[in-house]
Amino acid sequence: MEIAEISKAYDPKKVEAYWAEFWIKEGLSQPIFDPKKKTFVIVIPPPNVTGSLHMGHALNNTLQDIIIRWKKMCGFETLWVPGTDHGGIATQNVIEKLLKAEKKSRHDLGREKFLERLWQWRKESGDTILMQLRKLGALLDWSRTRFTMDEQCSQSVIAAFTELFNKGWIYRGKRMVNWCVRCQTALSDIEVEFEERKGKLYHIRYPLLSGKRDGWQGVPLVVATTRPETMLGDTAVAVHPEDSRYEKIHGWWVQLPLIEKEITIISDTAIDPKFGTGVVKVTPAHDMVDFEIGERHHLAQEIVIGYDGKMTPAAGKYAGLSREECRDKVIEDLKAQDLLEKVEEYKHSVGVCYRCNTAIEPLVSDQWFLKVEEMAKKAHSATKNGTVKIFPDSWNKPYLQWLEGLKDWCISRQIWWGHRIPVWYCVKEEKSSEHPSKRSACPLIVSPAKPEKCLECGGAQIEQDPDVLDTWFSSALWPFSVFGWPKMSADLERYYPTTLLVTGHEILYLWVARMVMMGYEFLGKEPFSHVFIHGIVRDKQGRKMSKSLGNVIDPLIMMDKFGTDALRYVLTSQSVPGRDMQISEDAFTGARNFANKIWNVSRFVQIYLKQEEAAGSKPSLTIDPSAQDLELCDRWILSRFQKTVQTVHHGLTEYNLALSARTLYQFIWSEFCDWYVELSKIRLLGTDRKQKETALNVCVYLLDGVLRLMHPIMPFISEEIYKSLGTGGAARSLLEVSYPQMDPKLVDESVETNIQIVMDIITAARTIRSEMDVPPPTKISLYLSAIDKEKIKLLEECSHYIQYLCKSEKILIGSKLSRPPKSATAILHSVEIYIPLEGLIDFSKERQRLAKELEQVQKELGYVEQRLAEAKFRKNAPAEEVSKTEERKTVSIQKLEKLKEHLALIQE
RNA sequence: GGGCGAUUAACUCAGCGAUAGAGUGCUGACCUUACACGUCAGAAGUCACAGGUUUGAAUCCUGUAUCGCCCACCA
Repeated sequence: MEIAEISKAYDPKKVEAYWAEFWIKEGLSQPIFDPKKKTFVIVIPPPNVTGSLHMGHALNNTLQDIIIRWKKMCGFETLWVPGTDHGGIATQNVIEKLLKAEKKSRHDLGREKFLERLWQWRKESGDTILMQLRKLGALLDWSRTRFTMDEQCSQSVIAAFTELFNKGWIYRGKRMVNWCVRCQTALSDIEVEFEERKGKLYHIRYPLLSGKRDGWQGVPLVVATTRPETMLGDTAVAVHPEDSRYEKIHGWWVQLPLIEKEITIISDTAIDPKFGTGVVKVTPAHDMVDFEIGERHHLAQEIVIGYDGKMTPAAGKYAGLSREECRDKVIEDLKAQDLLEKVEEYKHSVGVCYRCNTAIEPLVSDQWFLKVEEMAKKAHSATKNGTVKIFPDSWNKPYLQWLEGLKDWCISRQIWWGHRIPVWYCVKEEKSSEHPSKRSACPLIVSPAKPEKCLECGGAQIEQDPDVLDTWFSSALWPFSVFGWPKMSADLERYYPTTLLVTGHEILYLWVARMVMMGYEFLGKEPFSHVFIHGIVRDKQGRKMSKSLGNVIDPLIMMDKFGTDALRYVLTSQSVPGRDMQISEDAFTGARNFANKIWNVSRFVQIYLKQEEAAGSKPSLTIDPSAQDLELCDRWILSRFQKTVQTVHHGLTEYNLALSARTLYQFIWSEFCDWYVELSKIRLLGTDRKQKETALNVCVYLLDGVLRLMHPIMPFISEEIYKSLGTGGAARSLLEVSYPQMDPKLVDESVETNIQIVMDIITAARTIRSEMDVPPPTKISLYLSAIDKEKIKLLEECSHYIQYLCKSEKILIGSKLSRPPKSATAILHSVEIYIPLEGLIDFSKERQRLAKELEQVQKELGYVEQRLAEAKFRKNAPAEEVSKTEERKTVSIQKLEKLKEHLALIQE
């Protein structure tokens, strides 16, 4: 019949593309200026242009989308700004890899051609990830799409650089920096990741030269190092000033083996006397700590490793070798001279490049730095005083601590892809490999475009600084560069500061902290007031998903297999504040089934709806709680729904989206479908027209409410059903109807309690059926015996529910009914249930059942009695708790007696 | 070396002061006119360990173990 109109199983593929396009086409993702409305704004954490949607993106953007849709339905003027990040080193690496396949390097192409190639690539495939976000259903305003290197954002970068430079906060200086020999660039401190690696600790003998009269001469000092190749650049040996073993030898000299140099022995408190021999080789040019020691003691910096990771001419005969080759050679040579005392296996952490995993080489080089002290202070107090709130607040402490210990930020990178530093030099010679700053006698010029001539000397030989800015510099400006800053615009005025930032904790420092700093610096206001930190998606064993581990679950494949709503549900239901989530493929099956359940319950409602419509009646969406024709189960489900609305709302407000998602699931499946819909069938299949209408009205009201409530989490299926349900009136989309609000008038605690009792009785009866092997088609008789008048009234009022759900043909309710012979029994809520099983009953089975029950009741009674016997309990526990326990005791005793009685009756 | 978090049913996780909950999986029975991507029922846990606070602890405190993250200049 009519059922065939809607397919039995939900097919996401049939509807998703339609809706994804519909929302955009109809302009539903764009804010409509309305001075009466409050704004709610999110700027997307811009994914790298090289990116393809992975689970992290899917999670991050699903969460943002949920909040945006929810706020929109709540009546806010919402805006979610999309865009991509040029992704500096990461992107350049991608293109370099492509070039490598052609056996070319970027240097073969030259800067200009290489950049052309990059832009070409970006044109062709840079929007992939944005298209994937559309598939996810992200309600982004595509008319405002930005790219960190587009004209508008570039203007912001130049303006920011210029302002900070003029303030004296940006400077160029020679410092020890983290150098990636593979990417050929400097990195900031947070771009270095530490990896535990297995290595070796080499103990090397440095023969003493002085101290003849003390008999020390020739006695070797033993130093321990994990990097023997750097010894070629040693300019001292250090001990702790108070280390009594070496007190005498301060200022003496040792012979540096292999390159036959004499170096001095110094004392410095940075040395830990307890580590190794307490003697350390000092290589100021190739180690952070040694660099600082060198500064304190005015030691020379002997550079033996170059920017390419190869040994320099200063390394003598080792020149030209790679770091690794040199290490082997040095060890070999030391062995040959018997200067290697021992080698130990050693586990230590090695700093590696966060983009290519190559071991970082600390090198001294000229770089641009940004002083962040003042800015960090403002960001610090913003979170301290609650202006920028972090959820969950467990991230406050690490965030604040990080801001406290900040060093200047190295913002220059020696790559080509990025915002070129807007600094120009007047150079004398035109072509040279030397940095232009070195060839200029005139002051540098900060300017967005190439100046025609030098302001100082009028020279026309102008060269730009070759470095580009750290990607994170432009990212830090994102919340206002997207709105056109430094130009004042209507958008900037209306939408800055934004409301919320949603991100994973891995870029809290790299990105979030810097946006706050820049926001205060340039706009004088925080860039957002809430920061929602979510977890990281991990595999079943808790490992990060990575291609190399082969444990990646591809969201696009999951969307294809199970539907986008299923993917969104899985991610949301796992998103518990403060915790990473572990997902595996089987989680998706459950979510897919959930979508199917919703699909089918809507089919159910619509079948009856059509019948009614054919008969000329229309469902009403307004439920009047005082309406007399509402049955107990109607009032129950309406009350349960209000609680659901409240909890879902609470979860959204607190950024506990897992709570919202799970609450919805629970309500829809376990309460609406499993109980209410089943009970509504009594009336829907019945002949009483008025009753039929009432039941259907409640069903429609609930389905309508559920669809609105779930829409932010599962937008596709909810839209699809909503459209066919037809309760939306003129609304084109659920986005145009209001989000459900809790109606306290529909909450009824006593009805909830009563229905719970009835449900428990039904379950008990069904358990008997099941355990006594009474097959479902077999009709049974039910006897319900109670003493309490109220209880009897309730049972009578609900007798048709019990009868229907227990599949009983006869039901008898009364006080002190006598137990029919050969019946199975259960006792709960002071109600005795008898089910006559003439010819069906297996007494040994029934004895077993009752005995088990008895055991449980005895256990309960034992516990309760013990509790009540304690004077302290009666004295200290709240009165309510005591009376509750007493009630439990009474009930248990009653139950125990009855059980014993029944058990005695069936003893043979 | 510091900081944070985790440890609950076979698995993935909720709960966070009144003797334990969900989903998946498992067992049994059902094609009951929304759904077998389903229905009904069941089994399954000294809530990591040891102390303490409390009338009462999975829940609060202290310590231990294991795991995971973050920060830090351990040669």
